[in-house]
Amino acid sequence: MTTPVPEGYDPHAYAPFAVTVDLAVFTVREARLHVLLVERGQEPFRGRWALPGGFLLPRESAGDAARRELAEETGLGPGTVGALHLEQLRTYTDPDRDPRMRVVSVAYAALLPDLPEPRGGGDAASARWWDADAAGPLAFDHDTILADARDRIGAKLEYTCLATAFCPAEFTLGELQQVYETVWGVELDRPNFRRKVLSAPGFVQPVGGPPRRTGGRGKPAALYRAGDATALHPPLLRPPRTDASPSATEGHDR
Amino acid sequence: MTTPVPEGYDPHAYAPFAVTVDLAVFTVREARLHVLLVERGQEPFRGRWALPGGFLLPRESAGDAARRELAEETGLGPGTVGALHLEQLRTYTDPDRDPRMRVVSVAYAALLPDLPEPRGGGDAASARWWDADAAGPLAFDHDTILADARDRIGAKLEYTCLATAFCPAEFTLGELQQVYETVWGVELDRPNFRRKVLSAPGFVQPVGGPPRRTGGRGKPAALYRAGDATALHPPLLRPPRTDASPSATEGHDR
DNA sequence: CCCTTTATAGTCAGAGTGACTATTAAGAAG
DNA sequence: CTTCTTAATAGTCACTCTGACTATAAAGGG
Repeated sequence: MTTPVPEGYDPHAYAPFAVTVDLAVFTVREARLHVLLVERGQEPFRGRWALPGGFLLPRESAGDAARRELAEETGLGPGTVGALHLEQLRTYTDPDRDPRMRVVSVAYAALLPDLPEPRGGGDAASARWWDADAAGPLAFDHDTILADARDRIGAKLEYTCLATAFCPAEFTLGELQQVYETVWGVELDRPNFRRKVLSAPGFVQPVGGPPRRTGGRGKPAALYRAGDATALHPPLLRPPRTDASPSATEGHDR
Repeated sequence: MTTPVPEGYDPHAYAPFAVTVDLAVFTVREARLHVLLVERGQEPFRGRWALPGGFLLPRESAGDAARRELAEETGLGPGTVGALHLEQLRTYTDPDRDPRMRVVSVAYAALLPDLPEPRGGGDAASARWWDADAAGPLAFDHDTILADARDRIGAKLEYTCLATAFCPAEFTLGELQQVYETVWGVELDRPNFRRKVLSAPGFVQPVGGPPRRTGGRGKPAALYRAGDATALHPPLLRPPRTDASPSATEGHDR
């Protein structure tokens, strides 16, 4: 709180709240959106998959806790984790969301380039990537959190430069377009996508000289790296849905 | 948390976290953005102004707590409060944000039409509207919360129908335009604003028949009420800042 | 050497927008 | 009862952006 402090407030007089972070960690693999999940080793929801997460330490902010959990779960070094995009999504406070006790959870979303399999370094013995569409019913309210996270990521691609967070340091415009197509579940016109990305100031910058990537067949593509802008002007709007597609429902954050 | 549950976890073994809500309640009065503040009656920050807020009850969600606090602070009936726009902003978790103890606070933003002076019904003896630009240094980290809330509101006006939440049930397009101009701190061209609002499906609907409002001088304006849409297609984008204006800094929410 | 594949360049019509001008309908001033 | 002022509403026009295309370039595979 902050404002009306009960006289002689004693922290232990109230039933304590536990505070945790939950992470929706995304990557794009093989043209599919994937999310990092851990298998629960104990009740409740033993054997079910869940978003990685954990308790806040006594003198730790939620952002720090999220970064720490992410490092434990992915096995990435703190340097790598410090650099990646981590965004606070929303806080979940339903009194019954955890059957054991009162837990409020601050949810974060993180975006990674395609990485080798995670090594469950911490408490979670088994952590692995799941196709986000195939992620079965998760523990707790994590299905809701995951759906909210997907909505938010999709919306943010429109008006921020976030998409480059899914790409390695150097990438082609085709790879960047793949990110948009995968997250939005639509196909985009290649020349138009290219025109928009290149005309948005600070979105991408060409890699020096004439280096190119030759993946397989086809003309080699020029390489780019992320620019210094964070916002996208003008925004890159999703094509309006023509019908009820199987993708995420339209959603604003409440 | 949710996932790695410490074996034999005892809630009381951890230093308990207090969980509160803080509310940034906005209205537009006399072409200025106003925010509802309460004066603190005790330490810390005694005599400073702060955002209204309070502790979550043991079996209450943050959204319910926000609605309850808002009803207490504004003196509005639960029916009115139940209908208004309340949006979760972000959660503040810095370990030192409250000098007394560990408090995490879930911040909400609420938008109201211009109302009579609030009656400090609850713990807060004195609650009143402040010009949002003149709101001095607030208690705790509430300056940060207020700034974040203004950023979010301004951004949401672009791509949602939120602006009608600042207006009474029936309003003129001039009043709606005033909301945009006040929140964004810019002037908009009247015919162009009108064209955009009327062409956005579901944003506003004309009030039946030929009723009109005659405020003072000038041709009476037609009345509208909020439509059923929540999203704005196409968005109503802020004009790009030409220079460093005195208004809020450009900002996305992280 | 031709075919397929992918990247890149360019074209064109329509929608949307910003900057204007014009007209209408009220109250206020004389 | 004019005339002025104010505000709402209608309409115009050039410019930009966008979606839908077509065309060309540069690689690998048969």
